[in-house]
Amino acid sequence: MADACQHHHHDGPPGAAEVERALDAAGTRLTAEGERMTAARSRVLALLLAAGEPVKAYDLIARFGEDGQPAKPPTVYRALEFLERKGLAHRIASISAYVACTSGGRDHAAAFLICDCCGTTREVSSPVAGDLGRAADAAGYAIERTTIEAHGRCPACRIAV
Amino acid sequence: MADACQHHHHDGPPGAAEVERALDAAGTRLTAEGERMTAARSRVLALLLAAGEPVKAYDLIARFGEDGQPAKPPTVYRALEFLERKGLAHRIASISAYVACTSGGRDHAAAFLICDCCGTTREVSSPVAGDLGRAADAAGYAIERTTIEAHGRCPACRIAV
DNA sequence: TTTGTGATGTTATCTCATAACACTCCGCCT
DNA sequence: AGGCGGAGTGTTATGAGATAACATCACAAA
Ligand SMILES: [Zn+2]
Ligand SMILES: [Zn+2]
Ligand SMILES: [Zn+2]
Ligand SMILES: [Zn+2]
Repeated sequence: MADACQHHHHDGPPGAAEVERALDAAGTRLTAEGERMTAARSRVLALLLAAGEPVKAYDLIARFGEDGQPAKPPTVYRALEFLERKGLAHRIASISAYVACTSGGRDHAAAFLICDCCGTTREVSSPVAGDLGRAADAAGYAIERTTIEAHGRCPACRIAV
Repeated sequence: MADACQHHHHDGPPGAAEVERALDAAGTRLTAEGERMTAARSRVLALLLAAGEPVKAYDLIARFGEDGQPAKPPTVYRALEFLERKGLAHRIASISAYVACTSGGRDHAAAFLICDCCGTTREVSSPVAGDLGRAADAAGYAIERTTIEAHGRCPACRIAV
């Protein structure tokens, strides 16, 4: 993450064990749904989980090979597209980055609180059913997907300079 | 706009007279604020107003010269950045496009209902004070700007195939 | 007129994302 | 076993979106 300030007070990226566990859970669920958790998909999800914050696609591409070899862009973009479709990852449009889903659900709408200072990002339940949904109803629109992202400062960065 | 279907039931782009009027109003307001409505800014705003729907940056670049000559990218991106800063235009992150503000206000948060079928886009008052604001408060985030975009089908496209 | 600031012109480059096509893997039918 | 057929990958190339850097210009204040 490009830091506007010096703080690095994330919850801390999950440890290897936690990543492993989340990965297993995702694989189990996908298999049950008749989908395949292939090597590329698993690797990209592992990178997202390990990062614990939004990651740029080309950073994933650079880190893809365990040996330091980068991947070809389509390899990663295909995996991202799949993970997003399955609700295991989300694209943050306002910063063109990707993040592992932290709400565990299947395909679902999500909203994000993004700290422009330290990069910390929180996924919160999407308020589609609320204000936006009412506005859409009033206008006669049938909503199919949403992009809801709020930028600002996280609690820690509000205090520090 | 890339049409998934054949419908073209926008409110219709505003006529030349309306564009001229909106342009004048914007110029007057900017002058009063000590800002300059330069040729490039005026031209880009005119193109956005005339389109009446989101336009890609490189379409603006292509249409920039009245004589058909394209502009250089920085010319248009600088104008867009200015217009956005002044609340006269908005960037729609989910489709990487730009649209003239239809709520007349100064710098302000906005939300959009976007029809994936015909491209019609409505700007609605941003629900920052609502659900999202509450989520941010609960998490301790101080919001500075938002990206709120809902994709789906407009009333007309819900009926037609 | 001088001088400083904001705006623009111009070139080059960077980042983000996808098209297209050949090939492989794997389950399934015969 | 043999032969589909569809999903997934590898690879090359290119399209689309955005900005860095620096020279120059316009304009109003001093
Ligand atoms: Zn999620
Ligand atoms: Zn922070
Ligand atoms: Zn607006
Ligand atoms: Zn429509």
